[in-house]
Amino acid sequence: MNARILVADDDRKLAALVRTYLERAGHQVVTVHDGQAALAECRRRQPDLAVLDIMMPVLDGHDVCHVLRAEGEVPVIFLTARTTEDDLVLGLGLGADDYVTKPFSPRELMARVEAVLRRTRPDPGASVVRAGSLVIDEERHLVTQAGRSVPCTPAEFRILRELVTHPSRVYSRQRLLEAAFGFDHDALERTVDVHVMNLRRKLERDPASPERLVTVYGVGYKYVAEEQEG
Amino acid sequence: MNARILVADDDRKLAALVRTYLERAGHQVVTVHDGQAALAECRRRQPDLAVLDIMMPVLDGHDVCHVLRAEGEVPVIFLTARTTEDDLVLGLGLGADDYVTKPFSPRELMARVEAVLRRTRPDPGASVVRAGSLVIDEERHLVTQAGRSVPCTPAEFRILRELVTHPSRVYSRQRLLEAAFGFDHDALERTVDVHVMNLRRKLERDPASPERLVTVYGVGYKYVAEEQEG
DNA sequence: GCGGTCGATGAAGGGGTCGTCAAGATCCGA
DNA sequence: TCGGATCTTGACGACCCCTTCATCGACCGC
Repeated sequence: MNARILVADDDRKLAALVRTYLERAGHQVVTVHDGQAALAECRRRQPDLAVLDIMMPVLDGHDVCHVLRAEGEVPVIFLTARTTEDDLVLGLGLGADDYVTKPFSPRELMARVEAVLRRTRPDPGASVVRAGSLVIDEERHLVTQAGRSVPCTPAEFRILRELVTHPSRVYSRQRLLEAAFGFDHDALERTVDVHVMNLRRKLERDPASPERLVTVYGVGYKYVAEEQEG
Repeated sequence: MNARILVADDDRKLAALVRTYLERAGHQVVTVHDGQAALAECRRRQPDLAVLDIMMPVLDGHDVCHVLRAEGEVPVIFLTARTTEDDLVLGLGLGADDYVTKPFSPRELMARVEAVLRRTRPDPGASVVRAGSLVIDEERHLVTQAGRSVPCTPAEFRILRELVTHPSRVYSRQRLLEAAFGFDHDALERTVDVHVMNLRRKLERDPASPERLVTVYGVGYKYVAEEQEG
């Protein structure tokens, strides 16, 4: 949250648009329009994330990313108009943390930005979510309850993280699917039921009458922390 | 939740379908069938979201979005039959918040609508409705009265939310059905009676002589808050 | 007061939602 | 490539809720 982000794209209109969305999400944004300026800005301000167009004048996104990787730890998301697999692999080979192909929806870009920020957060303590005796360590992908380690599959972890991050908030199955697997993922809502059931077996004292992972009939699920039984 | 949404599509059948789904989700929908009407409607009512077809007579979706962006803050989702890159980039360049390509699944459209509404909601706490000691928390899907939690079924929750949102306003049974469940929902008006009765049992001190959920003979029901006994 | 209309209430049915299990599909590492 | 873990789906039953119906009482105009 509230990260410093560099946006580099020679399409000034697009850069301004991306800036708008990122700022709306509470981030501080600097925009530049060529690779050289991007590199200079990164060296000066060390942003939390750089969103780089691949095709830019002076220095292209690949080059910038290459130098950044050699010099430090700035996470990178590529914007690319190309869709061939070669380009994508090349982008990731240079150490980009993610890429978004144009045309993209603001929603998709924002989701990937937040995901990368979560993954690369400098302060390890910031990536730990607590709710009562339940602790979720995003970085280590670890769940512990009352000191006891709880093994979770990737899908279970994502669903649980979303629920625990906002205790008592009711999530529809659709929204849980989105939060856990992204927007383009199409699975039946029934899948969520199964994951929740498996989580209950690992977390609940009596899985048959859940106290933490609670069903809200006709709406969805919520996580209830020990303190606030709401 | 419960947002005012404008749907503009010259395909009246499709517009009606979209309207149905949005209303079922609890939103208030206005449909128009050309760009000029869409623009006029936005200026008059300032909806929380505009769902615009790109290809429309008089004024197309691009034009409408362009003007809206220049004038204010109405979020826009495009419906587009086109899939070429140019059109999509153009859509984003004009500041659409998202786009959905036809043919689309209702589920996909709804997911994107909810996501945009979440992102653009001005006040995060706006999901709480108060009337006297009664509090309806949309996000937690929770009703509390004088601090005491009141368990509600989905139908009861929707009806109560509608009534409490507009204290002292009298709703006909038909209007309540529409507001709570959407236009396509066909249930006899007597159904409302039963829901109101069940609500009274949970909310009223003496359900036989209601003080909050009041019957207006020959018209319908209204919610009366403590302060304004009207 | 009287009749007709409207609303309150209880009970029954049918439909929808959820929990659970197991089998098939898919992913991933060895 | 193979094998195991994981994800997804479909089926089934249990349970809750919505809706409807029938009946009785309340209200209103006359």
